Amino acid sequence: MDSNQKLRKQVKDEFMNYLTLRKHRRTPERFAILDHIYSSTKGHFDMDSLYKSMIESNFRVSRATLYNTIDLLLDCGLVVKHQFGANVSKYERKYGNENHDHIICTVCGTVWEAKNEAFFTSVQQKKIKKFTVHYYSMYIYGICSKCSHAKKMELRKLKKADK
Amino acid sequence: MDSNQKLRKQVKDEFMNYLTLRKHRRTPERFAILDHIYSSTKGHFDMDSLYKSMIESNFRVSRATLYNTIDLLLDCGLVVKHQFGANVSKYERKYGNENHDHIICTVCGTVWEAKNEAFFTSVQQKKIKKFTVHYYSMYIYGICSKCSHAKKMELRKLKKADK
DNA sequence: GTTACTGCAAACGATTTGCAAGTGG
DNA sequence: CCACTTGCAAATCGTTTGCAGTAAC
Repeated sequence: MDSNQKLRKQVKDEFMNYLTLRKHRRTPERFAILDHIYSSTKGHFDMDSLYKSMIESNFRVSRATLYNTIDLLLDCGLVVKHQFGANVSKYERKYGNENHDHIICTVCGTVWEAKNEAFFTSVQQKKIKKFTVHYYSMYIYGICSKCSHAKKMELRKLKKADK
Repeated sequence: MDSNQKLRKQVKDEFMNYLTLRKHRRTPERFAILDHIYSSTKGHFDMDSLYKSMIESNFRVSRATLYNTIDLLLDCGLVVKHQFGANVSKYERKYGNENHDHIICTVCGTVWEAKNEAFFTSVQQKKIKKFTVHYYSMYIYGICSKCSHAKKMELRKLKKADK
């Protein structure tokens, strides 16, 4: 079994646990979408290309279901979302990609990816191979104490209901 | 003259130069919008609140003009844009604010600001005062060589036309 | 005078929603 | 079976656009 197959199984199991714990249904669509993301995407992808790609592989889904499922995948941390502009959302699998920075041209909107640390240090020098840096922003995603607490309570209730 | 008045004059001059050089018209709306941003906003703001705030100060502008002008301000670097979600664009004046990171709760969407370096180091430890970090992304904005070259050509043409 | 800019209202497009039909538990 | 999901089409909402009137130069 190659490493990608192993990863696909791992994330499937994780999604399974997540759905079971939260009492969400384990529908074929949900697993197909996750598997499609982990087997046929490498870097960034958007909803439209994911939709077309799944249709092309002869898996019928609606866009509504895609959006619904992506929300679950974001919530359980298997997929990460990037917002590059008002109408430019890109997604990315969380595992199996190296962590990277995003270099964005504010004129044409092109996004490049660069290895974290290497770029971060050279940014300080304000100029890296033909790209003129104007500013940079760090976005740190996670869960605040309020939501973390609410989640914990919710989960406790669910587990209790199991007896 | 206090430091904010000084800053307002500085950015006005810079905008003036930018508009003149590019042969864009120096309309009262454009200067009013810039001045409003530099005098009545501190941290993040969005277009809707900017619009309402300007109307409240008895300055009539249309949303179309606001968007048009913000594009110019972004282009000349006097304003910076943050995209926190598909429908959450926030803007911020470039000068007169300390540089900061953005801490975003993926559940409720709240955004906190934190001083750059202090947070960056504590992020590595994966947990900062009651906020659980899941991942972080660095976005580096600037101009790629292609657009930079195109801009330079454009500018050269404009200057030449002046004789 | 020309031409770019403004304001208005209508258009846009990615995402969300309401509802009927389908299906997991 | 019942409630959750799905698929479809219509609705949403921030942003953009077309057009007629206005003002910068």
